[in-house]
Amino acid sequence: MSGRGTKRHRSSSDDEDNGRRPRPGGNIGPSAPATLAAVPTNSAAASAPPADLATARTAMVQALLPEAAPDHMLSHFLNCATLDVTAAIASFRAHRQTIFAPPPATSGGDKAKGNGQRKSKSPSPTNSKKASSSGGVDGGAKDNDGGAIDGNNSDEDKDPDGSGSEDDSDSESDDDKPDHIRHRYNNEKQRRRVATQLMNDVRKSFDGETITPTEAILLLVYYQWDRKMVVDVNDKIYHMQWRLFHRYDRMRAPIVINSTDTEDVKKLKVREQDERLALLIEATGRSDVHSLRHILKTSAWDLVDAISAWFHAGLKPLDTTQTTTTQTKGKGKAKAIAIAPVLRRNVNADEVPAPSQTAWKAPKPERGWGKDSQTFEPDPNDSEPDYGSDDEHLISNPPVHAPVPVINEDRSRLRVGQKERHKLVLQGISNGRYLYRRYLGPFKWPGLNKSVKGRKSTKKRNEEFDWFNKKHIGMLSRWRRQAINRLSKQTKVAASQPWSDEENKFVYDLTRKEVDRLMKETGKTQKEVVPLVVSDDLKKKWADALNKKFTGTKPGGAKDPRTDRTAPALMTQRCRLESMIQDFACKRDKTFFAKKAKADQNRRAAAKAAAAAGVAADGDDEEEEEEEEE
DNA sequence: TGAGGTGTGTTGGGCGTCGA
DNA sequence: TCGACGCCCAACACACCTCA
Repeated sequence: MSGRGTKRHRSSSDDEDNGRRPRPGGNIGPSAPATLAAVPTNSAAASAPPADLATARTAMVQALLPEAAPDHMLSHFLNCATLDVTAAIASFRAHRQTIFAPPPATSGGDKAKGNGQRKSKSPSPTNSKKASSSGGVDGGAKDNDGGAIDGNNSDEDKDPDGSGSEDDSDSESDDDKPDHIRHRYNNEKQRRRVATQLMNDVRKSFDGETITPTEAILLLVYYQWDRKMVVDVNDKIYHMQWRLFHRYDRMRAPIVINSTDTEDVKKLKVREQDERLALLIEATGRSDVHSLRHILKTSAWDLVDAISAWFHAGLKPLDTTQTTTTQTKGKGKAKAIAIAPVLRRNVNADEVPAPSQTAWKAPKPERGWGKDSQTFEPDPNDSEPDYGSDDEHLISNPPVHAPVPVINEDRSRLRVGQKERHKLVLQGISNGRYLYRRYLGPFKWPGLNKSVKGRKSTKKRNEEFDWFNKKHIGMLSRWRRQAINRLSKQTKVAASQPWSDEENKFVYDLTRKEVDRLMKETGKTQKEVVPLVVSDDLKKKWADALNKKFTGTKPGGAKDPRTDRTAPALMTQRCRLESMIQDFACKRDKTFFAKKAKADQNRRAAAKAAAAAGVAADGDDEEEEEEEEE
């Protein structure tokens, strides 16, 4: 998060003109996918090139519509073809062909057309609404093939408030239900449709200004598919772009793992790849992880380009009966290896098939979209907003921490009676592999795929999980928190810091001073002025004083420097100190003291047991004991 | 990797007070 | 009497540690 006046990090996709958009000239930023290098640099075409790149690019855009492409790509192909539009178009289509439909499937009528021209009969996103319900070319084929996260559509799973029911994954009526969109698989049409709705919302709210499909999708990912929030939280279009710039622009840069990289660098790069694959899954909702990984790999892990390609053309599922060629180490020989299918699993741990033969294709985009650009960075004159208040609002929803290789990470609270079955599952990408975790606990799960095996527990799984049971919800919540933290290596809030004696004494003295002041002012005794009624102002003053004294220090030899404590935290601590309770009649925190007593008891019991074991060991093997003591 | 223990911090419902 | 406001505090969420 960088505030106003803070030095902004330059993205790897920045270039000399400060990333302004649209980008004139033909320079290809470092963000251009490495695969572009494969395109021939010379064209045999002899037609006279137009005078300047901008004119040529306009001509190319007109010729290519509706295959809209970002400026930087067009510039690249034009430069390669020495500004010969015809040749550039041919190269561009050839390149698109390799990226979008690798490798060509042997079966059926889905073979990619030679010129790469999309001739999908799919309806436009708006029209697809009708088609999806009436059995149109694309819409008729249910593109999820049972791919809702919930494999169980029984009435029992219908949520009264509709927030947790997971049936038809592409239902138009679900377009305003972020969770429904977010946690379903292969609901690609719905996602594109919601992006189009977002574009229309933006146009209405910002006097006809538009965003690009890629921006819309990434904004929806950022705001967890809540398109209302995108418009509500951002006052200006360039505010959205600043967010995208900071969060996603770096994900255009190629990731190449070199043999000379150190292990740490390699790990870092693999993690970056994991992050991008997880985000591509979040953006597209696709279940066929192997296809998405292949797409990213072929485009040097340019996430932004992959999303753009997905939106405009669709990403064809990999035919896993085929093989792909890979360079073998050292010998320089290409080796054919089979493509292993990797499919995401639903809440019952059943694999969700890839989209069907036609369902993956994107419909023709609606008119009115903005044009893809080389960077999300707005004109620097459009000053960066101060995210302060925004981000405070965002702490709970959506989370402000950086993206991690957890798919659809959802750290929102579980609530008793709120059935959110997607929270039984945790998915992620770790070291390039798809990771699936399913909560089991000590419960019975009828219908759950037998392949899911939990830890051998001594407890019997003879009870079904109850969404209305506070204890059950608590267990699931704890499991999720632990599993997400272990996978993401990131926590939602900072760890709490123990109170040192010095801090406790400081808090005591603050109250002492206030009591003394009141006694002097009113002539009353201490017993008469306590317990104190502490106003919000005074609480804040106390917290400020405490932080002024201790923040950044390590009182009592603490491990980490103290961070600011809040006023409520300070007030809580007053009720957990015996001295405060006795002297100033602070209300005793009964739960805290009960837990503390129990902990002390446990410690004493453990010490006693250890001592007893020591005695027994003494008797059994005195020599061994002596060695340990030494 | 699941789960329990522990200490810290936050939340939201309940309650008292005050002014119209 | 009623609504608005501020304060209190029980409940619980959270991170971290540890063990099996």
